[in-house]
Amino acid sequence: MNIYDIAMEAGVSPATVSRVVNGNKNVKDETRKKVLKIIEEKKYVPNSLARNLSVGDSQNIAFLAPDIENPFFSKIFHGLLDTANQYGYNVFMYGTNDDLLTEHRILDEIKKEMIKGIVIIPISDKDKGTAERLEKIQKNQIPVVLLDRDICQSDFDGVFSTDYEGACEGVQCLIRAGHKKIAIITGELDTRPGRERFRGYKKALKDADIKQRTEYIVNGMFKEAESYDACKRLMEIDDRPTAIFTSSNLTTLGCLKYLKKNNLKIGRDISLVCFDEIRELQYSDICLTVVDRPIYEMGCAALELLEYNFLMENKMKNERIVKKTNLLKTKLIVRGSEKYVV
Amino acid sequence: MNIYDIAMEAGVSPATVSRVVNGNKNVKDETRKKVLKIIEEKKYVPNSLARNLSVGDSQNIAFLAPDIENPFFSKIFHGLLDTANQYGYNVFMYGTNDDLLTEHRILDEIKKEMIKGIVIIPISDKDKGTAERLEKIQKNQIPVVLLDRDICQSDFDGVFSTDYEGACEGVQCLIRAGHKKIAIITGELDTRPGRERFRGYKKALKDADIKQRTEYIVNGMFKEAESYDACKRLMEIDDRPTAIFTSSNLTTLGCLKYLKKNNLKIGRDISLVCFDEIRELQYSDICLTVVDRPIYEMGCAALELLEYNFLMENKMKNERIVKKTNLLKTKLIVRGSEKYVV
DNA sequence: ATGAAAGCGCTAACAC
DNA sequence: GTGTTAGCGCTTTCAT
Repeated sequence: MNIYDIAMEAGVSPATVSRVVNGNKNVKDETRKKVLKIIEEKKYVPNSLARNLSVGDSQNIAFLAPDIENPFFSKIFHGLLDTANQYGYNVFMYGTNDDLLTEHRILDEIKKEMIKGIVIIPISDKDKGTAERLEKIQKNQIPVVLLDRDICQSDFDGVFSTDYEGACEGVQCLIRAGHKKIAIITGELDTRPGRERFRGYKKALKDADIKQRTEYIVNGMFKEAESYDACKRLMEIDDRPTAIFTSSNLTTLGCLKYLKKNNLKIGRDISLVCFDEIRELQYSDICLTVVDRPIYEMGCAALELLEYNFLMENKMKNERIVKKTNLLKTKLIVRGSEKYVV
Repeated sequence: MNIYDIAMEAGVSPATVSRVVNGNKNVKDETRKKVLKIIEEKKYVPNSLARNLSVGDSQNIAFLAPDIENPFFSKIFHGLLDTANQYGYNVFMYGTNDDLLTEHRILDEIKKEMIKGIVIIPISDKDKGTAERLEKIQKNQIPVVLLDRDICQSDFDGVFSTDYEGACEGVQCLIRAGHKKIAIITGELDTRPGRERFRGYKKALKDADIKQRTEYIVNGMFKEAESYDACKRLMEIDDRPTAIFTSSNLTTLGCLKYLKKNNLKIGRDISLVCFDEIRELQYSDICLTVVDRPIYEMGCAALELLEYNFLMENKMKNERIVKKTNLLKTKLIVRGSEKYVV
């Protein structure tokens, strides 16, 4: 059942059926009605593949993320998907599982797919393999939008959050509460969020004239297990910190795991301010002061940026004049876990 | 840059290039090397769209889920995606947002896409619109696999969990702990999980000769807000239950929210056994006894089932002889929240 | 307003 | 082993 069958049945040419299907104005009303009737009768459904091949374009976009199970990513994905749906795009979802080789392979596969645009949360800032592939893709007229994480020295549009400011504010909250011995469990430092949040931490300390202590800086790699270890290292220091700033939701979880296991209580043994909300915890005894951000909206924004690129493309072929970066604002939610304890 | 350019450059026919690209044996080794060299030089990437159109098949599958943000769904999605990736399929992800019209619309859109198979967590058991669309799709040689939720009186393959047995076991755990006044916050009863878990609850009570009390049965619709209200209704009964069985992760969350707000403590004011694990809670004071299940594996299984259908299709065209249903086993994790309190 | 025909990039049956 | 050629289903000039 194709466009020829319909044309035949309706006694018109395939071109006319095509016009009807695509809402072209140049069709007599009578003809249109006739064709539409046949289409309805025969339950004809146009084949997008053929259309895409013919016009050299598609309505498919690709989204790559390191870890779909992480609530942060699923929330961002939700926003992205809703917006895509709204614009009529289909989205190919790919999980890179924090593995660079997988990321590369997927990027290579994608080239075959006639994708209209791509949104990616890259695994690493620094990885050349990913950077080169993305550049080649963009050079090929396929817009790339970075999400949450950056690619160093690149020319891609991106949607990020105010990680620096947010972290700074979070640490300031601890300082205001009276803390002087403030540690940080950093995230993966080969990512923008990891670096920026660390930078925010340092800034806050510096502004308050608190000397930065090397032993108070440990790396949790944005992973739960690593953050558990990091927390352990922190708590085993003789002159241990009175407060910890955690760099992400999984960082916080690893930290909490250590605290619970060792029967250490927030508000008695340690204070905490965390980056990113952990929704489920709100119904427990653990009330965390967190740096929250509009995650769903970040997903939406990424797709909006892509859409903007599609629109621009028609106006000024091939000319990327500006690199657009959208920064969504973090917000501190104070719940008490920052309180100073001796 | 297409197959003709490469053929030209290599001094062979497009057919030969096609053979090389697709690993066809009937190519002289010398020729293959020559072609491969040109492909490498010119960075030629075959166009899947054209291939798909030509062979009338694709490597794309579609996945529809009601709510991507729900950790249950993201975990299932993770399994699905990893397996798809392993088999070399691309997956189109669609969020139905618990809206039937959206589900229908997406199903209609999909028909245009030349999808190889479809995995769906349908919103409702009973909805005719979805059932009819899926039947039409399957009649069109596109295998459909149901995941977690069923479609009544349908002939689709499916992957589910042992909801009935799991719930029964959960309630039995409460009974063993000494409870007689056991309530349930049910899930959406137009879904298999909702109904089966409810059935498991009733079975456990019956086996223990405990009379079922209407006022102890409230509906939380698998939603947090509704479950909050449901819990409230339960706790305001004069002769209130000593234990609650919750039917899903969001049900549990709604319940916890009410308990916290009213300063009711598990193990003092109420006992709890819950369906589905809530990972984040493990690091808090709330240690829930839960009916856990292999969620990631359910996602994998759905794709395996699809793959099996693809393989079969070649052997016995058009003949669906068996309807395959894979049941993954739940497992009770006892953590103390079931303990009897007066 | 409509139709004829070429073409999007690839595959596969057939011929040699 | 390799080439020729006719599609796959749709769009889009270019005529009329």
